[in-house]
Amino acid sequence: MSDWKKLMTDAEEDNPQIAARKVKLAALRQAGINPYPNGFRPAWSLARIFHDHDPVTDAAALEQVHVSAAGRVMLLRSFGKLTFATLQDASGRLQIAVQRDTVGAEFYNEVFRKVEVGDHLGVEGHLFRTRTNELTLRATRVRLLTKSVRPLPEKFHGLEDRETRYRRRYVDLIVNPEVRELFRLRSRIIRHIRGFLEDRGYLEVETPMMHPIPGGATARPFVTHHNALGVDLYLRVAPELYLKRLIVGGFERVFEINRNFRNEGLSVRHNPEFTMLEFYQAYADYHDLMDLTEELLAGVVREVTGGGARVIHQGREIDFTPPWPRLTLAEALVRHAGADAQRMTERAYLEELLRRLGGEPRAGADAGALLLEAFELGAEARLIQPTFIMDYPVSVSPLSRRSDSRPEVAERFELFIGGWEVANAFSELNDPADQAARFRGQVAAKAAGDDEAMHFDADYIRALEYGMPPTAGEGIGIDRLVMLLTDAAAIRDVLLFPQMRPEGGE
RNA sequence: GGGCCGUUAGCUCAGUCGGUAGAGCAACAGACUUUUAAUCUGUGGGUCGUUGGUUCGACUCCAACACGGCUCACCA
Repeated sequence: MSDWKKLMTDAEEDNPQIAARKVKLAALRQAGINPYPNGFRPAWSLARIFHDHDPVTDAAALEQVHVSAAGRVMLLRSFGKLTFATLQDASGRLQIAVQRDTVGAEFYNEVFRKVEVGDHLGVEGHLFRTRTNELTLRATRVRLLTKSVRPLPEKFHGLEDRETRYRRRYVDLIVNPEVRELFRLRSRIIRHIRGFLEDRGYLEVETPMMHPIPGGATARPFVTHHNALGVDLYLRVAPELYLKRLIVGGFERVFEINRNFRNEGLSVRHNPEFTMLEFYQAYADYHDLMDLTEELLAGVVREVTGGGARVIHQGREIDFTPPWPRLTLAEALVRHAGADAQRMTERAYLEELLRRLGGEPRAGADAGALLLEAFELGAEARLIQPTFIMDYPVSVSPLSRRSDSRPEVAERFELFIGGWEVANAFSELNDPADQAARFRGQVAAKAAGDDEAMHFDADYIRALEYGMPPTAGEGIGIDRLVMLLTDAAAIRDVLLFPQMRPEGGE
């Protein structure tokens, strides 16, 4: 144990509330009560007890219902010889009543009176209604299932401190029901996406998280080391190149929902590890994927809203009813940033446009890079309703297929919703010679100081040389999608355990 | 990384002009057999994020640092 950890432990033991709970724990053990037994098996969830019996108005009928349940004590109201407690389990809450004369004076006084908010109980008994008509479980037997030695946050305000909520998500989940709901919804969203793709013949696969050569995205990777192999490995920045190897291998439709890792700053929309959906389909192009994306996301929104097409995100209504506008980069700049449609191919005009939008042309930036940067500054944030932006410059799309009619343009789109990039997709480059040339360009950029540029992946070129069928592929950032659908303002709100600086370090 | 804001009891928060800290809930002792954030009586609980500085005196003013929030930059 490190010194600071020991200090923290000592400090916790100084907390009189924890000390008082440990005294009770010790007293229970002294009385022969195991404070952490495993063996109680609740037959009912609290929500099921409520939903099955709350409509019942006949007191005699309720009294006939025998149930057992388990849960955490969230509220405790003691009247001496009678105690009401509110139990919470995964399904919900239910009030129980424990009477001294029912459970026995010795148990009531020596054991049950030591139960506190936070403890887990197993209860058996019958149902009744209180004078205020609340359906309540009258316990005939009570068993302590887990003693809690750490006090929960105050019952009314709960836990509001954002730092503590992120660092102790378990407490956040105990006391904040809307947080539990959000993460259940996140799970449903992912389940829906998985089902959608499986229904269309996509095979779910898992590809390496540790890459000898990081690839598939322009991003700084994390580096780690494998001792036995004696090599450095990179946590993946994208699964793309492995998924396309599987297309070469003959799986014509594959997808992966998993983590990517990028060694970049944290922000309200960035976590170093984040969840990405990538899917690839042979014999399709990026237009096919636009259709598929509309269908997929409109279906997810129906799942989330119970059949609707609209969600509210941060006070703005977003309508997912297809079809969604499909604009080229240049068209988006004309429409949203007042650019001159006649001059979008003039380099001098693009520099002027970029400056007008508050940017500064970078040394060595070609016309394509200028166009993209102008778009990001002038148009991206205004794309609130779902909008496909198409036809990116090849120079900023090193893995995309070229347009047959316009070789400087990539067959690529990004989907913007709420001002954020939510998806990135393209017809895949399957010409090994062109791909090798693009890699060489990336390597040159890296040598010139671009530490996000890609490496040359010789095995990927070798795979393409065997022949990858014409393919389209897409990545969708799951965290951002969940943010949009749950009205979350920060990525940390949709991650169970967001990355935080270590606490209490020296 | 820059800017702004925050950090006081287990939790949620007050704290005046610089004079060594308060409330509610929680805890502890007690009363109470139908409460709903139960109520009532009483009691205890603080390295005011950390370290320095200014001052007779610092929760308060100043600086540095730590952690967090918002925001800008980078990115998805």
